[in-house]
Amino acid sequence: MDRRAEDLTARARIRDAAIRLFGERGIEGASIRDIAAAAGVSSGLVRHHFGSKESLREACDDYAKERMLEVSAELATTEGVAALDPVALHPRVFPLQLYLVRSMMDGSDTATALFLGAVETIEEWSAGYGIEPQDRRAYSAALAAIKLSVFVFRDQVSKALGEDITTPSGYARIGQGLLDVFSIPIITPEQMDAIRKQEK
Amino acid sequence: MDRRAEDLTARARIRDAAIRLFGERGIEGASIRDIAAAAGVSSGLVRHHFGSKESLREACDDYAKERMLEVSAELATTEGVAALDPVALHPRVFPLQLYLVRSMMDGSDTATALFLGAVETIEEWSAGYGIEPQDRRAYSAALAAIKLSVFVFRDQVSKALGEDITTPSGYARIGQGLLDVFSIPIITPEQMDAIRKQEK
DNA sequence: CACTTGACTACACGATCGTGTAGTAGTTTG
DNA sequence: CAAACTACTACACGATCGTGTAGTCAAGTG
Repeated sequence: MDRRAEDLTARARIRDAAIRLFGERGIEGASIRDIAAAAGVSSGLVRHHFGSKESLREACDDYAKERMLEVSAELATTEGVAALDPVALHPRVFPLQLYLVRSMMDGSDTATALFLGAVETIEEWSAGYGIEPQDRRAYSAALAAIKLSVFVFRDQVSKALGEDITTPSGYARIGQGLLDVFSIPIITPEQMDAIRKQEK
Repeated sequence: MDRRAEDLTARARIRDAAIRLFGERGIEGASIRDIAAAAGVSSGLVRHHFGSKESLREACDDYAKERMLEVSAELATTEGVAALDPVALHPRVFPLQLYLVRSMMDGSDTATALFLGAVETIEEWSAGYGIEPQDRRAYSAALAAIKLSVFVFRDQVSKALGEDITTPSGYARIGQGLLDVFSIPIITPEQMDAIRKQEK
């Protein structure tokens, strides 16, 4: 996951390869043999270190969660508005984000707990920030999902922009797009009242 | 996909079961035997009608796309702001949405084309609506991804709200949350200028 | 020195996968 | 009536999956 390349222990290389392949292909889509090959070890060693595929996934969950909270703690002190939750949008954690999203979609409790933590962080942040939505919980949940969406659809967004959003240039563009979404109100208060009446 | 239950042709039942299971478990996670069992037919009949798993997926892509465009055409005439793109948020098409998202994540061209079409629709809509983002393309791509995000994380959002967002009540709540996101600017123009300068 | 321990590989197992083949029953068509 | 076609099932195939077993090798440890 980091700059250190081949001088990692085999266990760490397996875990990193698992996070990458699980994230790219999904849990079912990445076999133990694939992961072993990507880590440059035998498939038996994966079992030796992690016991089973499910245990390997749990180990990946724990590591991704830990690293994620580390990074978000760093960002919270060094950056501003952009770091408003523990599942922040940042190129440094692309592979981790990818993996966590896949893990969530496969029903991981650890990954889901991270999401719920992000929702609560956003709740507190929005309250302190003076934002007063109709339903703060729903508002925070929507924002948490939104912050992950450009990761999920990174291929589609990249295709729409004509450049890879994992590159600095593309990342800057989609970041700008999100800033626009967050700064330009689409719906006026009058329209919202109209919609709410219409629903009743 | 519709109210009509068991009086569908076997071919249609297979296709509907495939869309549901592919959407729930991912393409790799749903086997042809699972789909056949869910449709109440033999696994051989799946092959008879669709040839291969890949062909079945393409048939699901085409059907989901067609249905999606149908529904969005209906919504465009009957509803207002909520129907601003062909991949609209609407409980009627939950299974289709779910499937299309999985299909996108597995690299389907048809599903990706739907996404790109949505981006263009949002581009035109936002221009006609008088919205002037810094980067209209990036803005539209971000919005397209955002509109799909609550589907992707439906389990997590439901857990955060304490109620299933596929029920009318839960759907109304998360819909309200999205309305709040779209109506309350998080970032002021001054803050945005500050961020842009900081990046340079 | 003998003994243990942990990292690691090679290989074989049963289950399940997508796919292929053969055949049956019912309808259509000439 | 026979031939052809369509919907459909049963069953077997090779490949790949997660897992299990046995063993090698190097580094400690008494």
